[in-house]
Amino acid sequence: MQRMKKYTIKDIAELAGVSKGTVDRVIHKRGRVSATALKKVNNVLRDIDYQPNLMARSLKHNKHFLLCMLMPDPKIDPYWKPCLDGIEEALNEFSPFGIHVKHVFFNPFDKDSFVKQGETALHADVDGIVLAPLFQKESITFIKTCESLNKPYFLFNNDLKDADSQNFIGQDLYQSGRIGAKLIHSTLRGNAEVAIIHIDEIYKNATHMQEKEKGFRSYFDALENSDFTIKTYKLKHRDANNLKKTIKYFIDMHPEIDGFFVTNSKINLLAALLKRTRESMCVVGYDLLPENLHYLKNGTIDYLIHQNPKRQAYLSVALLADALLFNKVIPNKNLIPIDIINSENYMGYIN
Amino acid sequence: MQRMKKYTIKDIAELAGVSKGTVDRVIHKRGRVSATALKKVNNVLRDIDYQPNLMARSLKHNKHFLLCMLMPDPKIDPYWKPCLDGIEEALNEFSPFGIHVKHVFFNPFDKDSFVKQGETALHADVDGIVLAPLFQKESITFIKTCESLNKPYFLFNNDLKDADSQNFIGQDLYQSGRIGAKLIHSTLRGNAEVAIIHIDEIYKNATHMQEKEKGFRSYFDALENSDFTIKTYKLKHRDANNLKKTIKYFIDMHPEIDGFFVTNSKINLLAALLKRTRESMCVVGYDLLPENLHYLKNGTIDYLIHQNPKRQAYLSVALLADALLFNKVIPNKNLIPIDIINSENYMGYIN
DNA sequence: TAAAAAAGTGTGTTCGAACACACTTTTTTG
DNA sequence: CAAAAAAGTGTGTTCGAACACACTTTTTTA
Repeated sequence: MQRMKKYTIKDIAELAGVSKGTVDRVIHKRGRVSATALKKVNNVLRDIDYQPNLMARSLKHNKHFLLCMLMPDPKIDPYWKPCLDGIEEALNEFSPFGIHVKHVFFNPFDKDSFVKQGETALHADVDGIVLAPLFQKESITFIKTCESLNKPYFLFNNDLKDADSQNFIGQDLYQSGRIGAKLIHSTLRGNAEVAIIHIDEIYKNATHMQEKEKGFRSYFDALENSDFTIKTYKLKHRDANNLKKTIKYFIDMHPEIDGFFVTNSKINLLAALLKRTRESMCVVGYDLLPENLHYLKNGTIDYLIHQNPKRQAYLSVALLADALLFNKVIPNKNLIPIDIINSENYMGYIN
Repeated sequence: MQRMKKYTIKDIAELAGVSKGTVDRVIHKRGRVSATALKKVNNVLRDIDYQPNLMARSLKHNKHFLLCMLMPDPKIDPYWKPCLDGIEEALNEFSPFGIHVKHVFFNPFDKDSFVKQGETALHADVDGIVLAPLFQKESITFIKTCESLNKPYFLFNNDLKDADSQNFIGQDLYQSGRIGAKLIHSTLRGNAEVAIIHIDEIYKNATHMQEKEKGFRSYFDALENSDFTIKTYKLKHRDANNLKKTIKYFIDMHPEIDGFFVTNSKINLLAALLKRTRESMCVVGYDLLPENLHYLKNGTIDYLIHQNPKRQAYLSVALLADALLFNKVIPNKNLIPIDIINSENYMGYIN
């Protein structure tokens, strides 16, 4: 029951028979308190449930916190665009409490850019950093620096292997692959040729797609007397024109494929060139980019798995802000749901 | 850009060359200000973007708000259980701001209980009411009373026809029916017998299931050269035992049905008695009750549509609290996403 | 035109937490 | 055992908004 009286420091002081200064010292463990006084105050604190008035605290502090958002430039990869909205939303909530955000973008195709912008972030004297650790090795170096500088940080979008996932927010990518598999399986029902397609995978350190592939295969591996054939294809590019040709060539060479699982948001490139000849086909990919939605609506794509970058960014900022402002503990279970999107329910997920 | 200086009333007073008392009177339009002073202050206010410090305001007011949650007793219909968690979550966030909640439960099978508990709520001198308007006519009477008493209210779970949906939060039930149809369609692929099943529908005024049915049918109606047969069945009960027999009888009498669309959370009652004889079958229902999840995991149910009662309750309380505390405008687009759940992604949605 | 009423203005207090500072009491040290 | 250092305690101010109240100036009234 939360129907209790709200106690103030003054109330506690009176109950304990000491001054509010003493109560304050006890609460903040600032010492300069005798054993007797400490006991008196602690007894009162044990009996009542003291909840400091956050408004008063915040007003007194009047602190301003600057958070840094270190993420790929949305102009280079549009996947990241919704993050900006998520940050905006978090700011609406937290700017009255003195939370500000500095955006630092890097080129997701360029390790050096990540390293360089990471240094920019660290030199900006921010109070906390939220980052998308695209490059495994460089990111580990970066967070080690953060730790040595005692600077709070928060990872989102993808986790780092062999880093404890305490301050991470994102999805279970392995499970996400299993979901893709389940969707294709329940649509095709047996005796089908299925392709796992990695498009444009040049993030050298990235493990997203490998994780998704593992999950995808684990689903089909577990099926009894399955008559599905699963093959993996990598469609890389040097320039955009070249990539289009590669994809076209791939499609033409593989008319036998019934199920397509594209492991990232680039599925629109495939969908643009794909003709749905047979009744029994299934195309599954990732993310609600406008281009992807186009092909979802016209029936070329069956399902999109929603990685919800907006919510990831929102939560990263919000949780870090909560931690800084109110010393709230960041919950360690920070996996967000994996939404299944089709042509009938996508409306609820865009805005 | 949010990078501006935060102005205080004192700042404005200095800039305008008047006292803070005068500024205060101008801002709150409390009169007792000369034309000259008014002009000086307004000029300053026009130039800067004054945003009052909400913390200071709230601290001064030190108001407490009591919200009333008028909803079905979760003990009678477990669908409503997650709402309690949602309210809890909202309270975690807002109780430091002096928001409290009084729960008032009614029996969802009993109109009179709704009316009676509605009166209880109104007599409790609460500052706002969140309600699940299960009974159309009675609810309209209720919110009219709220309006005449100038008591803020908020609807959730289902909307009222011919009420403007300004203060409503929930899902688009028609669209939700279309999603059910789409899932069955993409799983069965042609020449199939599909059943819309209303179990235990004795909420006389309830329109949920009718809306879902309309949406469901609209999807199949729009298909070109469709060879699906859609039939509606109502399985009512007088007592639990009786209902089980009714369902058993229904299943035995209709071995021809390939697709089952159950329009509410009672799908577990069907699933308990259903044998999946053929390869090509599809069972779709609503809500992540533990019983439903059981049959989702074991493969009897293919999809559950998640109405997210927890989130609905959370948002209702949070939006009403924001409105009361900070005069925030409640956004009028208050439809929440309709999540598609299968055996691979349900984990992300329960906690 | 003096007294009374009204209009206009500024000062000071309050909300609760945080902390500086001054003060008192105890302990340590030469 | 006095002086100095340390430990313990209470008072008072601050953050920004809101508003009561006292004060000054102008306008109205007899």
